[in-house]
Amino acid sequence: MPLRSDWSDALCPIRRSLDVLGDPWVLLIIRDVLHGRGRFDALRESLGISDAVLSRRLRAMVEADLLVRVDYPDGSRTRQGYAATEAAAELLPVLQQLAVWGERHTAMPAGGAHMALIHDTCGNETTQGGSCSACGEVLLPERMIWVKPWKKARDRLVPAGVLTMGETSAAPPD
Amino acid sequence: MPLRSDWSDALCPIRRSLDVLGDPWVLLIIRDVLHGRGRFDALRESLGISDAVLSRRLRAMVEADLLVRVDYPDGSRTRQGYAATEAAAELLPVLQQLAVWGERHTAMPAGGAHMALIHDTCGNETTQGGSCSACGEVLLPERMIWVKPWKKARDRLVPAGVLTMGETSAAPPD
DNA sequence: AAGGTCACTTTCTTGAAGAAAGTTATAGGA
DNA sequence: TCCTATAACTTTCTTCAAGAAAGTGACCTT
Repeated sequence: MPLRSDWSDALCPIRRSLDVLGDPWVLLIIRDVLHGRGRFDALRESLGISDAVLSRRLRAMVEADLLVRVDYPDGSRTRQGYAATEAAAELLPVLQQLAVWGERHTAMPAGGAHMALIHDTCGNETTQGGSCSACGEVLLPERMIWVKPWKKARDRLVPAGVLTMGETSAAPPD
Repeated sequence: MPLRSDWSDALCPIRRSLDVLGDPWVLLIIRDVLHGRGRFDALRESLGISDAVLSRRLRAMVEADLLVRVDYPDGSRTRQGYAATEAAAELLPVLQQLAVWGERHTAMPAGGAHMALIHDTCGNETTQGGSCSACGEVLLPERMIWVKPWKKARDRLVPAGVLTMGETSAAPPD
């Protein structure tokens, strides 16, 4: 996904990762998709992204094997949305590490609150992204609950391939 | 560091992190600075970034408290370079997780090779970014060695505040 | 005095971001 | 049947940063 430079054949694996992930929207889209919010309009609402940019990003992310198109029912018809691939699901450690870092090193805005990352296998909060700081186990999306006090929500993440049909609308930006 | 959108007061900590880190260059600059390569021309060479963009990024990163300006000796005079802050040093888990992900999910280019992340406290390779997958200890920069076979180098990382004066030139892009 | 190094700044072109409006397809209701 | 609504886009337009190349100034060595 070259924005300006093409880093897909860089020798350093970090640089190759950033060739795909270095756009500010990509990780946020994966975050939402790992919450099951993979519908176009749900993403647009949650992200506050323009239609044109979202459309481009989604296409590029399918191309980069981060997303797959999946069907979901809308009343009597079938619509198309997006779900995470295994590759995207394995970015959970990165996302969680970014969440931990953001809480430590960015200023909490008015109305904000601590987002706890709960490993429901052991029931404890983890302060690490890859493995649980409480029980040591490797963290998988479907075993994680993100507690977001500012939206009064406890969100259980979903594994690769899943698109939930829930909450038809009216979710504030996240 | 708003590129287009300003996310500094987002409620989600991931989004606040990406307000600072969502530019593709920022994490690569931190990677280099954690190798002690914090001189302007060393960064330019290693990154293949244009002077203008590097200068802007460095200024913004100092502003965002990711870098500090430090002195280093150049013969008989003193010059200025950049070193990581504590905030930047605590991005090590993110960088290492990105390295692991990149090795799993991006195609190794011709001439590439596996980059091993060695925790020299226990002597083993870790497959996790935050804590050592072999001994469980939290990973600190000064205890990590990154083995880069494509440059025949074993690079020991440096803690916050350090700028090494080493290798005057001729390092290939990384 | 001339040349080199380092850390920038300036100038210019190209192309993506973002905002707003338009498009297509399908469904449900009057 | 026509009207409206919804979802998933695409199109158009303006603005602004990326990237490339060249220029600047401070300081040093020869």
